[in-house]
Amino acid sequence: MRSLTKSTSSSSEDDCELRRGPWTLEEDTLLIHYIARHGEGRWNLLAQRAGLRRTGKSCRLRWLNYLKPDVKRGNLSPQEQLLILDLHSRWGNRWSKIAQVLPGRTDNEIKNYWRTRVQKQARHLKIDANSTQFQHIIRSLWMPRLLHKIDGSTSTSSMSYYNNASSQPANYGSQHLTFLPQLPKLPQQQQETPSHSNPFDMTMTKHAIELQDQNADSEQCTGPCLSSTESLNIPEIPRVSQYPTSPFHVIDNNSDRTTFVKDCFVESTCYGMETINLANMSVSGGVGNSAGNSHTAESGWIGCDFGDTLWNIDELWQFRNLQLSGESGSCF
DNA sequence: AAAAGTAGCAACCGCACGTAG
DNA sequence: ACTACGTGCGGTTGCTACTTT
Repeated sequence: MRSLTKSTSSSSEDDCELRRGPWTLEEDTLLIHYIARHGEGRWNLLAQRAGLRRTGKSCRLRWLNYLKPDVKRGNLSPQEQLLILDLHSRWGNRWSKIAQVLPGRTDNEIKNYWRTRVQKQARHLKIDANSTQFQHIIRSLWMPRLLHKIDGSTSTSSMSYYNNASSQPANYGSQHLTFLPQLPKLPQQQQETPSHSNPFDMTMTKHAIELQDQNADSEQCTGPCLSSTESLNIPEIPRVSQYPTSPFHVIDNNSDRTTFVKDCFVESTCYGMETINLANMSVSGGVGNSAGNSHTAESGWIGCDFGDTLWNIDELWQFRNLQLSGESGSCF
């Protein structure tokens, strides 16, 4: 364990000695108490005055990522995961920027999530996590599944995510999720002209989310298929896709260029309206398997770590190969 | 039960940027 | 305009816990 950079015996050297490695309870207490009295800022000065033999950078990092009272611990909710996936496709590795949208989550945590969970899937598929192919998989498979989970929690547990997490009141009366923060205003060039009042509305309309009851009946489609035909207005969640270059956009409902994509698509309309049609998912055999299945990766299922759901690696491979073989036409 | 492998995460590092002097 | 300093960011490392063999 690298707890100290060096050990010295003289007091004068002790003064200059900087600790590294894991923080002790005593150091945490010192930092918390100092900031409680004097506030943040001037971290190098803060480190000295607080009696911490740490660099200012180290103190800042410890405070922001761990000690700050509003730092939220625990697994990322489906809503948060959805936001991360979406915002990453929009902003790239701008972790701090993404973290601003997720209250209580740090850029480090989001970065770790991306590297350990998302990139893991890309490695399994042997494709670049930043490739359009993988983005397409995320948008066509992963995000709909997260939406399904969100939708499921809406109908079953009344979207109680933040209620549970922070006791903040949530307004579910109109199916609006009030627990997510307002997205920061984008720079002018990034803002697109909304066709709806709220540019970040992600509305799945009753007719658009054509989830068949057959899906509910289908044992094979307990995964990504939305289970409800209710509208779900999520004002503060950014739309799943609004990028001109996103492959998400070019998947055409009426196109049969790719059989798989056709059966599992998310169609993005101009602005403010995200139309998600998972109607035929069960036809394609179900993108995911039921939570009850617990196959290993060797037997064809990858644990996809957003809860208790799994991906079917065979179909991911099919999806990937279709793209690589060009069957998806100009989609990519 | 032990060794090996893997995943998750806290912490560090180097660089870039902003600002005061 | 230049320099030094403080801060923020993204990438990387290394430790620990857990899982698999």
